[in-house]
Amino acid sequence: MSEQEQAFLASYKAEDFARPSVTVDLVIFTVIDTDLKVLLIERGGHPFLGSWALPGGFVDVAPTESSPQGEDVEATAHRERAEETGLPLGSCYLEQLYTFGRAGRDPRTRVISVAWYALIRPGLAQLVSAGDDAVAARWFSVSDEVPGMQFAFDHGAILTMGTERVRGKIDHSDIAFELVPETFTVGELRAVYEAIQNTAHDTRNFRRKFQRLVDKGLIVPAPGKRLRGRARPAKVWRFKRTVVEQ
Amino acid sequence: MSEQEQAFLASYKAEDFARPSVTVDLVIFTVIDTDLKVLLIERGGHPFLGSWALPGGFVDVAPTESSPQGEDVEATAHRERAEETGLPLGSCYLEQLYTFGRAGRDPRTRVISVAWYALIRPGLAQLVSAGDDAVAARWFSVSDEVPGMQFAFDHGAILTMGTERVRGKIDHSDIAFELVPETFTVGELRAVYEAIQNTAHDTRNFRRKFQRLVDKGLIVPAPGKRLRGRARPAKVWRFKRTVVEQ
DNA sequence: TCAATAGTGTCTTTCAGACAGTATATA
DNA sequence: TATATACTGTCTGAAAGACACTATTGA
Repeated sequence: MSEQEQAFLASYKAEDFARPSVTVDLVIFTVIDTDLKVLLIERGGHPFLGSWALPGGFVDVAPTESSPQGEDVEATAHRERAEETGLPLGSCYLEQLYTFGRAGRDPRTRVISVAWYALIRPGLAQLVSAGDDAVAARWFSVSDEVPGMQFAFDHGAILTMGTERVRGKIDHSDIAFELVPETFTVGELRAVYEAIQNTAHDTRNFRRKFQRLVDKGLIVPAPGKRLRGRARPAKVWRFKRTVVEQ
Repeated sequence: MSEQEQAFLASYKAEDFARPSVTVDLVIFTVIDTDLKVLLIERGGHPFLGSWALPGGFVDVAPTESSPQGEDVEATAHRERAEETGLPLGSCYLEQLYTFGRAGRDPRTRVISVAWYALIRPGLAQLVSAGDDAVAARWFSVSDEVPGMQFAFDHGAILTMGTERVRGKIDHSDIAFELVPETFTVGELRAVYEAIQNTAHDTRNFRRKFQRLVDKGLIVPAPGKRLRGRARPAKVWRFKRTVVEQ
C-alpha cells in the first residue's frame, strides 16, 4: 500500500453517510417423519409481538481485538445457526439465499437482511431457546402448517424462497445427503426426496437413479444393515463427497 | 398497529448499534461479436487507484419525503445500472447474485455489498462515464481478457460468480433472449449460447432445440428476413415471454 | 465463381416415467 | 400369519450428441 493510499485511508470519514442495520435471517430445514419442517420462533417483543418469525440476528460490525471491522456476514449466519439448533459451528449445510432490502420491511429502522438456509440431519437439533425477543421455538410442517400462516416482517417471502431453493436444488445437487444420517438406506434417501417434493416416488425408478450414483462412486456401501419397523432389513450406504478422496 | 407497538417504535433507538455501509456492485454483461463482455471501470481514487472494478454505489438510506427509510436495495441496483449503461430504468434484465460480507473486503470501513448482474442487448449501451471515482469504462472479454486480471476489492470473485451464474442459467431459463435484439435469427441466438458457453454448437442440434420452443409457442415468427454479411437471408423470430399473453 | 451463412434428417445413447411381483424381517 | 418394507426388470418417449450436405445470397 502506497504512502498516499495510507494517508487517504487515515483521513476517510465513514460517518458522513447514513447507514442501514444489517441482519441475518435463517430458514432452517430438517426432515421429521417423512415431512419437511422449518424452525420458527415466536416473537416475544415488538414489533410483531406474538407472530412467528425466522430466527436471526444482527451482523456484529463493532471492532474487536482480532477483527477491526467486526464479523463476516457468513460468520453471523453460522453463529446464529449454531445458537438456534444447539449444534456446533460448521456441522450443518448452510447456503446464502437472497438479500431482502426493501425500505420499510422493518418498521423500527432501515434493516437489510441477508437470508440463508440451513439443512439439519434428522434427530439432531436440540432447539435451544432463542434470544431476548423469542418466547418459543418449534418445527413447522412446510406443506401442512406454513401455507396460510402470517409471519413477522417479510419472513413469509423469505421462507417461500428458501423452500423453492431447496426444491429446485434437490435434483441437481448433493443437498439431499445433508438431510439423512451419515449412513442411510435407499428408503431413507427416498423419504427425503418425497418430503421435499411432497410427492411419492416409484421405488424402482428411484433405485435406478440411486444405482447410477453407486456406479459413479458417489455412494459407497457401509457396513451393517438397518431395520425400519417389522420389515426386511435394508442395506446401508454412505455418501462420498468427492470421488477422489483420501 | 396497537398503541403499545406504536409507543415501542417511537422509543426505539437505532443508533445504539454500529452499522455497516451497504453498497451494490454490478456485473453488467453484453455480447459483442460473438463474445461475452463485462463492463469494468477504472478507479480514479483510493483505494485501488488505477485498478479495474465493477460499477456500483452506496444504497441511499437517508430519509426522503416519499420514503422515510431511503431507497430499496433493488432500486439502487436499477439506478446504478441505468447510470452506467445510459439505458432507461427497467429496460434490462437484472437479477441479484450474492451478498459479499467479509470483514475487511473494503479497507476504508465495513462495507457489505449486494452484487447483481445485468444483461444488455447488443449494441445498446452507451457507456456514460461513471461517477467521481472512475476515470474510464469499457467492455472486457470474459474469456480472453478477464482471466489473469487483478481487480479492486473482491470484485474478481464477484465477477467469477456472475459468469458462473449466467453459464448455469443459460440452458434452463430464458436469459438468452435478453442478449439478442427484440427480433432475432436462429444464428443470432446460437451466437449468444456460443459466447456464454465459449464452445461451438452443432447447427442441426441447435435448430432442433429452437424448434421445440417454437412448437411450445415460446418463439413466434416475426415479419421480414435478415441479412448477415453476403449470405442467404435468415428468418426472423420473436420471443413470447408467456404462452398466454394479451 | 466463391465465400458465407441458412437450412435440413438419421442414428445412438441416456434418462425419466409407468408398471407388478417376490423376499425377508417382526409382531 | 399378517404386515411392512426391501428388492428386482421391461417398455416407452423425450432429449442430447455425433454426423454431411444442399440452398441462397452478395461480393
